[in-house]
Amino acid sequence: MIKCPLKKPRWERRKDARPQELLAAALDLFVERGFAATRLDDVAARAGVSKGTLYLYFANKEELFKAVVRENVLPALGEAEDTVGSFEGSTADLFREIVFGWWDRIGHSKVSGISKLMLAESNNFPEVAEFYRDEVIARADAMIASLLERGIRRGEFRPIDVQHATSVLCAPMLMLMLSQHSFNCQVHPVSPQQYLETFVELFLNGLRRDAASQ
Amino acid sequence: MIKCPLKKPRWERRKDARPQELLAAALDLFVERGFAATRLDDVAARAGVSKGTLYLYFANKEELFKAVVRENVLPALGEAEDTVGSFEGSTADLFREIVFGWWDRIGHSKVSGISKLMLAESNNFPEVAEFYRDEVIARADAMIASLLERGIRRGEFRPIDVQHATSVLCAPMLMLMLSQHSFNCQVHPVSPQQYLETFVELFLNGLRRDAASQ
Amino acid sequence: MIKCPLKKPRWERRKDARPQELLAAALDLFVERGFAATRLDDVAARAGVSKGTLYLYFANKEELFKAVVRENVLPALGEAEDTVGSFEGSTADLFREIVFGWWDRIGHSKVSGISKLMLAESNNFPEVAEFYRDEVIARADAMIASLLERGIRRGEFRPIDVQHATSVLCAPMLMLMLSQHSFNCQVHPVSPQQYLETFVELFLNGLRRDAASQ
Amino acid sequence: MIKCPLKKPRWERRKDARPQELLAAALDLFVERGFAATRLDDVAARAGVSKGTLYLYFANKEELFKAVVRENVLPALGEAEDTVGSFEGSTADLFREIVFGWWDRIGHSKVSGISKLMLAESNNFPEVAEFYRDEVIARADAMIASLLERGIRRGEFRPIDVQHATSVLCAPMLMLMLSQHSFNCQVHPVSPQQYLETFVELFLNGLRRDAASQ
DNA sequence: AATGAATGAGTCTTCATTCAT
DNA sequence: CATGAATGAAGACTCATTCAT
Repeated sequence: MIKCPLKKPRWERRKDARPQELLAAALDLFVERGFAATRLDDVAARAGVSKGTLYLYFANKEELFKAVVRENVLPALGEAEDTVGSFEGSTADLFREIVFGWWDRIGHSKVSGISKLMLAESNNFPEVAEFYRDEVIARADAMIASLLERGIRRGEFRPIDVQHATSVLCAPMLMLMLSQHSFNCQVHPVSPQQYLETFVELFLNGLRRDAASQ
Repeated sequence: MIKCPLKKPRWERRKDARPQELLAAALDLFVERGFAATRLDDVAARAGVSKGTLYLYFANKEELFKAVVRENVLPALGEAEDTVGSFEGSTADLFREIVFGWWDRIGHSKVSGISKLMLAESNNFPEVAEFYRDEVIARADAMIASLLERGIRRGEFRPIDVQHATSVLCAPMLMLMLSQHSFNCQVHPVSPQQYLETFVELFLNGLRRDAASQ
Repeated sequence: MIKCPLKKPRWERRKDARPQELLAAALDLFVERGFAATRLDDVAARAGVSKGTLYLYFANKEELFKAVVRENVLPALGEAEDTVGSFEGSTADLFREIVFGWWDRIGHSKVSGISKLMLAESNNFPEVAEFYRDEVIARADAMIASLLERGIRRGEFRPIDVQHATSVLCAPMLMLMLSQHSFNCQVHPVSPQQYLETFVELFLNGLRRDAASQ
Repeated sequence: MIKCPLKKPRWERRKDARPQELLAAALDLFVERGFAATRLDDVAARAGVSKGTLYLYFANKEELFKAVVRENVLPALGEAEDTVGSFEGSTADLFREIVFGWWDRIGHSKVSGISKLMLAESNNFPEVAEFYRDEVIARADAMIASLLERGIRRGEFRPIDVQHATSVLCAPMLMLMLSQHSFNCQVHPVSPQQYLETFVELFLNGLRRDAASQ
């Protein structure tokens, strides 16, 4: 009963691919509709399987969501942490690298919708919220904070309240993600690229006329 | 059932107060749980009336929500517009005035939760989203844009891409509102006051060391 | 708006009667099929209401079941306790009174099916089991035990291990109830009346003081 | 995959043992949870095989259950029948022999849980019920009846309604089995041994010919 | 004006059974 | 023989909305 050894039988291939297919379908729908409003029926249908199949791979809706986060968010976060840890140029360049790298990897993709979802529904799903806070938010904050500290330590940035500056700094990036997934993207009909450049430049230089005269 | 014409009977006086009581209860719950997750049962219970009574005043859940927005958001927005239109000092001072005035009136109150709700659920409730986009977002954006233009026109701010800068500028304020109502407020354990001061100063001056040397 | 005061409006009458109607339907089905196998849909349908209506009166399946027990079992138990407490004749007569009274009130009715259900499913529904053990079994056991003690105290019964005798004594009554609701009542095609008389006579002969003297 | 012809390869030996392993696992779970509440997944897992394997040996859940009964109940029943048929001592001794023998073989083991299960769920699974009634209950009843008849025929017991006495007599034994598997065994915290001695003594005193002479 | 009982479509989750490999 | 992925029907529970009173 030896089949072509180069090509796994269709059925077994499916098994290996299933989790990915399901996670992809789940990401689509979670981002589009939010956590509570996403029906597992629809996730299954989009992945081309029956409702029951979902439960072969994920114990319940919350675990499915966590798996989506693990699959899509955590790897990119890890890379950004590595970048901050090993970058050799100026902190302004590192800042640009992080902002635009994040945009390429996460911001402009569906994955950014997960931020919206969590902000929106964290209060209604405390266990999911806890997971996300510990695994994503805490790490992202720490990464940005260490970037600011690097700039200050090297004399590139002025001494500043790191904790609050971190929050302020994350805000425009978060908002850009959110606006991608709200109001059918029509809220701020902005060009993300220009938005980010404006943001980076504003933060590095401030608004004041004389501040730009350097 | 003879009514004293000089003095409304008690139940009729209640009638006048009813909408306010219902709107207050609705605001509480919408902010706490979001639009979809708020049960009209609970709204009625919190207002101390029966479920059916809600439908005497509001055609359905969406109309109730719109009424909440009209009651709580639009007046404050009008005041801010007036301030921008009639302010006489420096634009930096106007900026501070708007930011901290907004914080006092909206940001630190329950009303800020409406922003979270709309960002989160606009895609699932298109009609509500349209209403909010037209009545709130468009006006707020226009107000901030006119503030930036004032600064540029008067030579206080450098020439800048107003549209994108508006978005960038709104982001930290929006995020502060969102974080008040997400993750049980534990995400960024920031002091709003300090956060806003960091924000205003950063935007006015930028991050760079030499930018602060003015 | 005064209606005929002698006759409640149909709609309101229903409201008052609803819990009873629902409990009656629930008793029927619980007894017929057991706890787990009873579908709330069917209970509602048998009571002539929709599924949702059930939840207006009972928080969930377990609470519905507890209400059935409270409605149908506890009152009869209270009466039996009163009888044991206040009976004035011989203990043999009291025994007969309890056995046949229990048969009239509980044993031969649908209510006896509840015993079957609890024996069968107690392990799968620990919370229900606890309720039943505390509210029903413990009280019934105490009642029988006090009956035996009365007989011994008065010299009518020989001294005997009361605790175990209580269990032995309850067994035939329980089994008669169980057999009424198992195997479509075809297991022991016994006449309950004769079964009980055989039982009472056997036990009284076994219990009598002089019976031990052989 | 060269096989030693003298010694079955391990997996083939397993094959022979499979049905026993499956039946043992099934007995455990049926007794613990009942028929409907037992998941075939769990049976397979406990036996260390996959779910599909179960269906190689048993057509469906009901056939699996019947096989459990055939394996565990019928042999002991046959032995008891033999004992009644060939016993040579007094009927009181035979009674004790049957009661305590049954306790050793069945009553105190997991197998007794099958009685509970059948009483509980016979109505929901008519085909299984029919099988059990014909193969187990009818035979057990006949055996006890013949024991009573033996006692009467030999003048050891008073004449008595055999059919009903059989039912009464079986009740405490059945109840003891049931109580072993209900309410986490906490209902009647009885010592089985003492319970049975109380029972035997009570009944023999009630049955004895001279006991009727009062 | 106010009530609140009633509805029923909708959603997550479970599990016996099948069948391609 | 053995596997285990897949199915889909079924059931508990929710909640916006209606309407008789």
